[in-house]
Amino acid sequence: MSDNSISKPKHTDQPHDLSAQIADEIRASIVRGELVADDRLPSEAELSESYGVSRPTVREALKRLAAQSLIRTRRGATGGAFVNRQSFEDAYRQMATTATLLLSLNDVDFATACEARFALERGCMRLAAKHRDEAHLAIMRQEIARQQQADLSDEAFCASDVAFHRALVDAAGNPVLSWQLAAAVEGIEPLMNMITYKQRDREAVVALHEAILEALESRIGARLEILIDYLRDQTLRTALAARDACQKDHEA
Amino acid sequence: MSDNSISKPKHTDQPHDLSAQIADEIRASIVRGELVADDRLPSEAELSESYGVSRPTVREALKRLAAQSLIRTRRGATGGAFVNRQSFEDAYRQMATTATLLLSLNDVDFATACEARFALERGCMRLAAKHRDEAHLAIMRQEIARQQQADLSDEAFCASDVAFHRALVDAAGNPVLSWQLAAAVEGIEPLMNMITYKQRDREAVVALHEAILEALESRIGARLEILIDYLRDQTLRTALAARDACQKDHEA
DNA sequence: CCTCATTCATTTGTCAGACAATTATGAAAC
DNA sequence: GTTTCATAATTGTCTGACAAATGAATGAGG
Repeated sequence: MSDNSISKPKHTDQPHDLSAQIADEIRASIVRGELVADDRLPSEAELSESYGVSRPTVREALKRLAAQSLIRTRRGATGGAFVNRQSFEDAYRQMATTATLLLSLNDVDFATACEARFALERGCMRLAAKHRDEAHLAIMRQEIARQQQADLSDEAFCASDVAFHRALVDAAGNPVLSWQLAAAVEGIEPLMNMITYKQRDREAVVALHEAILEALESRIGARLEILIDYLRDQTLRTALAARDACQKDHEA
Repeated sequence: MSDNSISKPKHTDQPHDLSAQIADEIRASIVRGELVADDRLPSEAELSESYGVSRPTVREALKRLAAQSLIRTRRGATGGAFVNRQSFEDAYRQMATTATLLLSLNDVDFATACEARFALERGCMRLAAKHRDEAHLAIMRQEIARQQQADLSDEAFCASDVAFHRALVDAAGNPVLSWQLAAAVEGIEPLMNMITYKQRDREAVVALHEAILEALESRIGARLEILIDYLRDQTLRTALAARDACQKDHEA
């Protein structure tokens, strides 16, 4: 990673493909609010005529938009392309795949991803303490119980860990936060799955989870922040140990 | 917003279009690592033959992948479709548009978006205090100076505000954080732009920016967190006031 | 008048074939 | 050796066509 900062989005107005141009125009219409959810776009034939291009070109443009789940299409008499209501599920899925690709295809190491994930989670703790609900506490209790089962596989342990933290973030009562955090956590799950937890590590994690649950119950945001820091350190230590063990395997 | 939590991603394996199926298969190959960055895909003719579909269908599939910036295409003898290195810029752009759409097309109010944005930013402050660099401080100083110009338009003030906060987050030295935060901040920029800042509000914001700069310079993470909270409250107050004024306009 | 099956028009999904535009490569001319 | 030009490969675009799906109009029968 040569540069940590995000460079300004490139503004190369290079003449894209026609299909890309058309997709951009329609996308802009949606963003500007000229086309709202469930609006029907003109038919492909009409679009091809109004843009002065062929139908395949229009179709490529529409497929681009469909790939971003901006529109959906339906066949038939009353069919056509309709503007999608941008659902959190879609956005979440998109972000998760993007995050996964970013972390797997790039030279982002586990420590960096982990640091980011816990930093973001830390930011939610005050809100979680404020808005937490009995439902969230129940989920977290349940997941802790699961994590205490000795015969749990590493994948199942990780999955339960994800569920626990999702509930923790959901407790903040802010869908935007849930969305971003869920995607971030999901994104590094493949990396987390590669960790083999020793029994002692699991016990440490569960103990922290219990402390987090208690602090959340008592609505002590400051303590939650500290506990998240502990958990981050614990996770990093475990990951480093796992990596060292893996390297030793390679040497042997 | 009926439900704050993100429901599990739907797993409907309904028989999509052919182009969607093909796109999914190629995408899976990329995610699995069978195709790595800068690998060249078979030509459209070869793909259409191997999948047993026509070239337009293959092209629609490729356009879908291009829309997610998973591939790029080049014409000519050595042209073709190449797997993109998933860059932070692309991911950032994608997230920004997704965030914008989510906030504009859905019933996420400004307060929720704002709360999320500042909560995430708050999570970065400890790291920023630790890793901050003279370069970041310089950018922030420069933006503060710009924000003090009385004849600045509201848009320009907002843009400078975004640049300031981007530098602040970049100071954490974690590209994943920069990526997520930049997208979040960018996503609510359209909403921020609708705010008309009174002179007094601007002065309050700039004063907080100065305090943030000072705390960052002194590497006092705890103080940064408090200041971010202040800034959040200030922003919310301004936004509410602006909304009330707007409503009063409507009534008149 | 109501109900149900049928037909029909509309629209997307897919295909085949063609030509234009672009780009590297290699051969030919100088 | 250098330049120029033809060539092949590949994506970009167009035309026209047919298949499949789907709601709406239509008409028969009750």
